[in-house]
Amino acid sequence: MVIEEEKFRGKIQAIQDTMYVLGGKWKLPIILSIFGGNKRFNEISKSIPNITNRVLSKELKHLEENLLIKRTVIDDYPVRIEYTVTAYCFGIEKVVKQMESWGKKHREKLGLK
Amino acid sequence: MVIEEEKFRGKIQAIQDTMYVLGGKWKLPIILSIFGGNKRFNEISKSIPNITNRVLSKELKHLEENLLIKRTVIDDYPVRIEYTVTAYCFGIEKVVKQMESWGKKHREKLGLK
DNA sequence: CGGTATCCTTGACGATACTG
DNA sequence: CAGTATCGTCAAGGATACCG
Repeated sequence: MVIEEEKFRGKIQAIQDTMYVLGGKWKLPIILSIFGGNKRFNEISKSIPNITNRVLSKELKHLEENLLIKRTVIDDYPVRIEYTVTAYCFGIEKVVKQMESWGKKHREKLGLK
Repeated sequence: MVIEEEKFRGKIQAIQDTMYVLGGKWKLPIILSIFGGNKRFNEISKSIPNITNRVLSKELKHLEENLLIKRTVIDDYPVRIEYTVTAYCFGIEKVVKQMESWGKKHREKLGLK
């Protein structure tokens, strides 16, 4: 059926969009870190095991471009930079919860075998 | 706090596990296609825009190794191969729904600007 | 029909050093 | 402190052709 096919194509596109914005190894961990209260570059960096500055820097830019986080320059002495999650970012909460939940189950499953 | 940190590390690990199994451009679309009733290699291939045989072949193997789909050889004339989702695969339903839902919202958001 | 083989490009990710 | 520069590796993904 044509209508069914269109629906299916829509689903695929939606999921591929999500994967583009949130996919990869680091984007969600970074968001979680900022969400958890880390604001400064080095704070975030230290909170996430094994991430390098280079990768963190690139991912922060990607997330900023996609409106999930905000970068603020605070004109103090010395100047500070703060990263915060945007209101829009709260929308991903459910996605994250489901992914976390499934990931845990999957690890258990593999562990039991 | 140490306990808080451990929780956070656990979350990160769970999400990275999920990303490893379901991440990338094609794995979820392929599962959706099989879930939607496509069983044969070429059926699946045609149902997903722009996927190549090579990529489909690799992804099917990855999904089979991770117990999400099952490959069955049907000893008919000629021999047929059928792919089906496993019971375990049903567990990802919620993840998929949330990703689909968020992806649609995100596309709208970008479209409206 | 259900893939492989071959070749290629791109991007993700990493290590290390350095800088205003 | 908040990155950038440089260099390198590996995997994802793509194009095209071919095969039993």
